[in-house]
Amino acid sequence: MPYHHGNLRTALLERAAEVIAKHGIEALSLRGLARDLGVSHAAPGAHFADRKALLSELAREGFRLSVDAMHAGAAAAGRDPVARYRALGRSYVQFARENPSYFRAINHPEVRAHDDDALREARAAWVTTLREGVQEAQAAGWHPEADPEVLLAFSCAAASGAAEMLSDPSWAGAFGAADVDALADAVLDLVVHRSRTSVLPLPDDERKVS
Amino acid sequence: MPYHHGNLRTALLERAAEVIAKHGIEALSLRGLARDLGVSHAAPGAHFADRKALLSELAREGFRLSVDAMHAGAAAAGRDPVARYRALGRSYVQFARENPSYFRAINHPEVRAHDDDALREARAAWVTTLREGVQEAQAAGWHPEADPEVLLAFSCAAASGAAEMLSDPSWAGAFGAADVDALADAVLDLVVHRSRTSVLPLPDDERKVS
DNA sequence: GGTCGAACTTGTCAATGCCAAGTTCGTGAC
DNA sequence: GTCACGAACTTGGCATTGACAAGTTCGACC
Repeated sequence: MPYHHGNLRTALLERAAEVIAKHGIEALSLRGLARDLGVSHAAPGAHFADRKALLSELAREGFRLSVDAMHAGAAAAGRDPVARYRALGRSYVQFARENPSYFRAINHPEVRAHDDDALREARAAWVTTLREGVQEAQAAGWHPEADPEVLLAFSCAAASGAAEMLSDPSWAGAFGAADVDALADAVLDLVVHRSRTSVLPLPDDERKVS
Repeated sequence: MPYHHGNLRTALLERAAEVIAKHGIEALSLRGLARDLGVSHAAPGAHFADRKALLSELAREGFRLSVDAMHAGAAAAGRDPVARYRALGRSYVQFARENPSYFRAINHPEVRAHDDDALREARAAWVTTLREGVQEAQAAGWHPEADPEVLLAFSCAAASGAAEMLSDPSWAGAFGAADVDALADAVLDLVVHRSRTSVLPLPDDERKVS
């Protein structure tokens, strides 16, 4: 058993994600992680100033992973810019449902109140991903007359709100749908679909909703 | 100075809202409130089993106040069901911005994980308010072909996401708009507007966006 | 080999939540 | 008026956690 753990920072983040997934963020403590990993109670202090710093790093990683997921979702959606834009939101909802620890860290109030450069950059990259999706969709005829920053705010709100509500058991049960995946698909259809018919209804789009 | 405070439960809730507004939820502790109110450290225990119970009560009150605000907003919007529906969302954003303590309690992860009847009922009443708004708007021709539960999920996600993002300084700065009120108005226009033109564009509605 | 700094350990203290026993006081029954 | 009871409180003790500081280990560099 060497004196130095050798990879404590990564181990702390991994164990933290496990604890959050199993017991929620309120169960997370630096001493608890230290115990779990077999190091002294103050050892995590060498890597993270406090719990908030650890959570912020998880959130930063969560933003990065979700941006990757959104890009992958958009790539899988093909060439149509509006379909790619829709895939951004759908992928974020899926990310939230499949990665509760990272998603909870992203949205945790203590992280929200933590204003460090790395986190701000990660959040900005997330917003940029949606902004690019908005711009391409708009260039393709989606909401052609709207202010792009308003479209962006709407998009971020819808993606974030849908991800929260469709990944949180205390909310997901409020809606009558038995299949959360199908509900997420339908909600994202609403986010993008009406926009497409703002000027002229398209028969293809009409069939999609039915 | 009588032995009994006489109205400790209410005083605790009021002081908690003040502390949250000024220092954030992470600064809230039962001992801190007890000190602030000049009672013994264990006295709050007679009214709230723990911090989570206190926060849940604040969240319940927050849901109630926000439902009142939404109803008032809808009443002020006049007779048009779609305008009234839009006013629900707009009023919720405004509520979030004007009542940060209650809004933060509503969304706090520990409250989310707290599953008691009073909170569930309050949340259900909030959802019902939106559901009624959706039903009336749909009956008036908004998204006539859509599944009402999908509309509801979309509405809750949009309202909640917009309220979060437009009330939280760490997000609000991400959008280029200088005026958050105008941005909130525009975002809500996007939520409702396209729906109205799903079948036929209406000249009045077109002018609203411009 | 010596120095330095990062990664750790050990120990202490304060704040918080939690629990239990004790005190105060208002209400209702007799 | 007295007594019993229960709700609202006080006091005290304990465990856990974060924060801090001094001490130890160990790898890199000169």
